[in-house]
Amino acid sequence: MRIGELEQRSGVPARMLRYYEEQGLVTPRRLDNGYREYDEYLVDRVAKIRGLIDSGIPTRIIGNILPCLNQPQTVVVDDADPELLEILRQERDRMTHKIDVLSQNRDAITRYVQALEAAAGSKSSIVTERQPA
DNA sequence: ATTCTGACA
DNA sequence: TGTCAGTA
Repeated sequence: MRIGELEQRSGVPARMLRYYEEQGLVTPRRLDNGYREYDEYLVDRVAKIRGLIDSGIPTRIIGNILPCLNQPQTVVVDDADPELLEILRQERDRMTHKIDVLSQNRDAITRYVQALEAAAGSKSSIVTERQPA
């Protein structure tokens, strides 16, 4: 897909998608006309990159984390910058907490939706569909 | 119409 | 990051 479609699907502005490429975070192929061609797997990758950036992690560091995104990957590092290590530990813990809260909220919503469905089901089976104007 | 690079705020 | 220019 070209940059426009990825922009819509990922919600990430084309401007930023080009920027990520400059930072070496994504390397789309090029069409004959010079247009960028993004593979399907990059949709997921961009989402992860966005999440990391939203967490305040500099793109430069994200580049080092990307290889860890592929599960059973053996990552070798020689430099162990204590400052960076602490920042990442902190961010990891924030994520863990955030996930806990989200899980609870999701379950609460699930139960509420079930209650709504049960109520709607016992009274009638009217389903309202709405399409954009 | 859509994308590209470079550049400025 | 947004946006404008001048192209392909």
